[in-house]
Amino acid sequence: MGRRSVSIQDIARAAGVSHSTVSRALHNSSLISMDVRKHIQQLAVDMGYTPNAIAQSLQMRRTNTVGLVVTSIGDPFWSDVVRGVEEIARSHHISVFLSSAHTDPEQEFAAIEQFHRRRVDGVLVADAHMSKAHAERIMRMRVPTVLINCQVDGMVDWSHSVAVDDALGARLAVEHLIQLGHRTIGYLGVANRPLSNTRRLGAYRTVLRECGLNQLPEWELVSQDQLLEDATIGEMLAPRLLDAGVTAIFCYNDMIAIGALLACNARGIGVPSQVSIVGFDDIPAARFVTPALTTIHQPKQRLGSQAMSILLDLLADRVAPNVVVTPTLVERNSTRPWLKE
Amino acid sequence: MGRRSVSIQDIARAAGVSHSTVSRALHNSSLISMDVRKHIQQLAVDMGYTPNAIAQSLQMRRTNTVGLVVTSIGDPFWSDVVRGVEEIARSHHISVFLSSAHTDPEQEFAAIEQFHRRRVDGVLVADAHMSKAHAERIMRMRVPTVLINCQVDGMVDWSHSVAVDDALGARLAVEHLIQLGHRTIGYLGVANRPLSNTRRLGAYRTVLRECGLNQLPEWELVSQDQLLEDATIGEMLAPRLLDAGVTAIFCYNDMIAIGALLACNARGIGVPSQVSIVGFDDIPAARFVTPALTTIHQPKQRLGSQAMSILLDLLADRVAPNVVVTPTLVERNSTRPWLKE
DNA sequence: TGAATCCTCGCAAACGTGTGCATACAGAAT
DNA sequence: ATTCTGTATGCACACGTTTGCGAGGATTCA
Repeated sequence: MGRRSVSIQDIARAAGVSHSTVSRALHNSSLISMDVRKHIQQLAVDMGYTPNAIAQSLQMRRTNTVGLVVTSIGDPFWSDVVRGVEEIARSHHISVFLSSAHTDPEQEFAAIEQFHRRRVDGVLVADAHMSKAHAERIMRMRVPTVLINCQVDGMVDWSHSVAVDDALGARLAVEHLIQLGHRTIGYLGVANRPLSNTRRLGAYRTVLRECGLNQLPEWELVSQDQLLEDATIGEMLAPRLLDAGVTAIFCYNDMIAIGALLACNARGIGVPSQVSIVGFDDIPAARFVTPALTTIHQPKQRLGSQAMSILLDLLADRVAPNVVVTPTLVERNSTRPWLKE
Repeated sequence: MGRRSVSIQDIARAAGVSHSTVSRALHNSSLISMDVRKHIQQLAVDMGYTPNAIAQSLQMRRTNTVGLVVTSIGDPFWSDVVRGVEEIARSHHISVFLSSAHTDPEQEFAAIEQFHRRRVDGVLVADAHMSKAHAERIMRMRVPTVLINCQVDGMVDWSHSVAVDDALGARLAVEHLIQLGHRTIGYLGVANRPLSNTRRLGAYRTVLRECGLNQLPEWELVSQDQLLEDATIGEMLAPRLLDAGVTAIFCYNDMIAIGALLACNARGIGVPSQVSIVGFDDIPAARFVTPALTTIHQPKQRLGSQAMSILLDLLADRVAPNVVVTPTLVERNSTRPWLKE
């Protein structure tokens, strides 16, 4: 029986007019007399009419949807970004498709391709890992794209993007430690976020050099593992850094820092009394661990809303300059002045 | 210039056949000779053809999309559920729309309505707060719906659902505390998750009664606040419970428990030496706080994948019994035997 | 050779909507 | 009475697919 939902045709029949008239009446077109307009609009609600966005999309060649591909939902960092995207999108009556790619370039591309089949008006890619070849094919789709904290170099040329200033963030972290009196500072990073890791590590080295501090290869640890969770990486690698004699550790992100913290707690190494730790991202958990984590704050939700705003500009044929957002230092309890012995 | 992407019409022209033939060839229909089939398929990839899912949806009266409305992305609990949903959906080539409702029934309904306009094949609602009237209107849409950890009573009648066994979870928590020797146990809850809070509180009372333990009104604290974050609620209310003389607190969820933990730490009250705390949910942060939180584990991702599976059954006209998943106790370091003084 | 059968393929309708253009009718102006 | 200017509405096409049905040609069979 009547599974089919009511269409403007049905309303047209009921009102004794053509479907064009109904379409115009529902859009409040001045071409239709006020009486007929009111009558049809009333009829529409009475009959429980819901416009078919699929048919509209086909006709208008515009779906009012965007696709958002993210490495992992579940990751507290990205879920905040998603929130920012969704909020702006919703306020503009555009719906968002969500897909996750697990840092796998293939899955990432497959997701984007799927979005393209659905004729999304634009796509947002978080933490993009795509290859040059994939980027090429995506460009050929001619679908407006904006990258959030992209992980591959040389992408800014062909695509729009918003990203945090990794170098500045790392600088804030390391300078903070130096000002506290630390002279032997280690870095704990990951290789599967190539670009940002390189930038943070680079800034770490730069600042140390600027301050004329000692640098040793064994103070820089970058996990090559692709599968381990960040916390586990931090937990496993922190001891090696401590053995190398550092008094402070700058971690690639908060989860690694938390892992390091756990390792210290387990070994009875006092944080911040014996070693200072600073993270990056300022995820919610950073406030709840003991000691609360000193970290570099990324405005995650703004990252998302900015990206969506840029996409909206693109869709409206407005110019949309790339944006880099500024991170800030958040001092909590995992860092402390280093007293020379 | 050629912004329009290539259609089967274009391929048809290039191949000198009708668009029907192209359509059939691309679907590997045996109605088309093998030669023509191969030729057209080759042509399709050469010309960079991407099927238009919008047009297909309109024709097939099926979009292969589902809508997922959740209270808050960002919430570590729900983001795990989203992950479960997305994973199953993706493996079945169906895309998911994501929207958040912030525990507001109106926004919740608006999101579902938006999904319906887009003619999603089904919707998933997490932590549903909808009113009876809204439920009525949703039912009238005739769109398959499955609820995840629904928060309003009497919904199971008209809708499918998957939920954790709140009563069992609470029982596990309270019995655990009792077995440790605690005799004065408090409950810390929230009113804006009506159903699950009621059930957990109810089970708490039941278990205490079964064990013949003392119950005092001031040992039950349920925050009526609608805006505060859970952690803040825990932080603010825990002291009142301590003042009331409890030696253990069962919290509605982990974030509240973490808040309580923070309050204790701030006041120099030892956990678990002076007071035991147990949470609910087993969010990632529960492992990282000190002391690591004893809690009730909810299989969050499974909650999502189960819900999506049920929805798939519904879409295939298969019978789909509601499922209630079983929570388990995870013992960590925030609980300890109570030694009578 | 004629008819029956099979294999390929095109025609046209349908899904639900938006919109340019023609048309019908009203009243006003000539 | 005729022409003109609006105003209100319908016709028809378009968007890109899928699919029932019919038609044409080749093949087979009697």
